[in-house]
Amino acid sequence: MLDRTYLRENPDEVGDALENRGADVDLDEILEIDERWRELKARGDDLRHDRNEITQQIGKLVAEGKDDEREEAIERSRELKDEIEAVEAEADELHDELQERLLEVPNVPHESVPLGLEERHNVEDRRWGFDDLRELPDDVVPHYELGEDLDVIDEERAAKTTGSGFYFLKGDGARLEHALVQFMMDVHREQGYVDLFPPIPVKSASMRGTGQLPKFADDAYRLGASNDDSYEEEDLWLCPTAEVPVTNMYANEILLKDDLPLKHQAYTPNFRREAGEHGTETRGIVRVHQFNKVELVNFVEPEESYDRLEGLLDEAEAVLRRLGLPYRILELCTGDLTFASAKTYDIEVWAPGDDFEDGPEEGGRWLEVSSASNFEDYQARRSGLRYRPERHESAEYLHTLNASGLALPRVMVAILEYYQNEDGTVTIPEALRPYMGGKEVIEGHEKVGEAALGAGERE
RNA sequence: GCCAGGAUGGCCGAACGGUAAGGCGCACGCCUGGAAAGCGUGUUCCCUUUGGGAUUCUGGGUUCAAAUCCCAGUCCUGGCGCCA
Repeated sequence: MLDRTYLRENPDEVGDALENRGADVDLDEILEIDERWRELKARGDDLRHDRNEITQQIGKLVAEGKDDEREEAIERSRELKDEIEAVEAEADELHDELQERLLEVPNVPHESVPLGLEERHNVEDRRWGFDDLRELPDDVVPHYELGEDLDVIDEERAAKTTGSGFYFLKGDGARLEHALVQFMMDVHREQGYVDLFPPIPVKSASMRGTGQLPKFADDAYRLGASNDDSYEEEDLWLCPTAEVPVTNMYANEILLKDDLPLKHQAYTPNFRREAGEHGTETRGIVRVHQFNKVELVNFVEPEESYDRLEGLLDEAEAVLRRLGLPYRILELCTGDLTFASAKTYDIEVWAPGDDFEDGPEEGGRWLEVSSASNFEDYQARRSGLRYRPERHESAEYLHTLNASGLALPRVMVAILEYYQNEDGTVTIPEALRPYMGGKEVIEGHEKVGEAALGAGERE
């Protein structure tokens, strides 16, 4: 949420910034509501002042036994009560509306963010790992086929138990998932992160704090009610990203200066409805309704947040470097920023299995595995995250940042495709072998059931 | 799930219908050769800031007046029940 005072004092600047994002927000209307609210608030304050004085008099008159004067004062107080009620009811209504509107205003992009409304305006900063690529098979088999061949990914049966967009990992596939989680968390622990294992359902209030609500209710799984139903503060949603429980863990608290920078990492499953995404990337595990992710969340002092963003990006990248997976870094343009972000870098890993038009010259495609974002005080204001710069000073909003460190399925896609061998096996990246009992190659499993017989995969 | 008790500033804690004591911490000032002690001021939010308003977990209600009485909720503690 933007600071009301800032908005009031810099309407043009904010207006331009929102236009750069392609945001559809009527700022003038918001400012007008604010103006009207302040008028009513002032009037209400005056009326209350009058009433407070009279009430105090009544106390005295009661003590002094001046019955006539007391009755008169009580009568006047009653009148004031009605007036106050009327004025404040209107003021409250305006305030609620103001709040509601402000919750739908996205963050203002940082001045260093590239201008542009479309994906193609994103700026590629650099690439890593393309200078000495592994020797790949002539035809890299896409992960969804290879996963089925090796019987380590089973989408069909997950559709049976749960629905499309879910998948089973089996045998070495499941083992690889566990290994990746443990490996990533070890890497980040070395970087100074403290582990959290958060609750998976989260309240509406938490979802609002990080910016998922109110605008993006359709993306999340609602518990115990339809997404179209109106929701209360206490209603629960399935965690769409660990950013939500972890950032809101300290909601409405005042942290000490010494607590910062606060670095937490959390491994959780993430649930996303991906409404309206059918037909795009439906094959495989690139876009699914449930996936695991290790999330990095930072709380820092405002002056340090942009330095920390660079550090955070590097901390997330470290995972790919240690796995030896080639990737690139994108600086997102104003129009491609997520709702709450002031600046975002994307990390895209190289998956050579499917040739996409916008992939690199080497073929294959880019897969986003992390977004490192600085939210400045936007989430902090919504969630009530403050710290006290000096002991005697009043509390200030801190800055929040986060990045995936990293999203598991897409890393697995990259491993299955980039570490693929000519014979259809997959070499396990060296960094992961200690987490898989020293195993070096994924050779696959014998399939189960009569369908395997019919396909000639078992005798 | 049931019963009982509880929630007051950064922290502790009083007031139990008449408009939030006191202490601790922290900051600044006075005092001091310097420090401690002592004294003073400050230490939540909002507004049109020499001023005013709001704020005793949240939301309602009673009253001229609510931290205080009533109702509902959230969370905490204890007991009982249930339970991987």
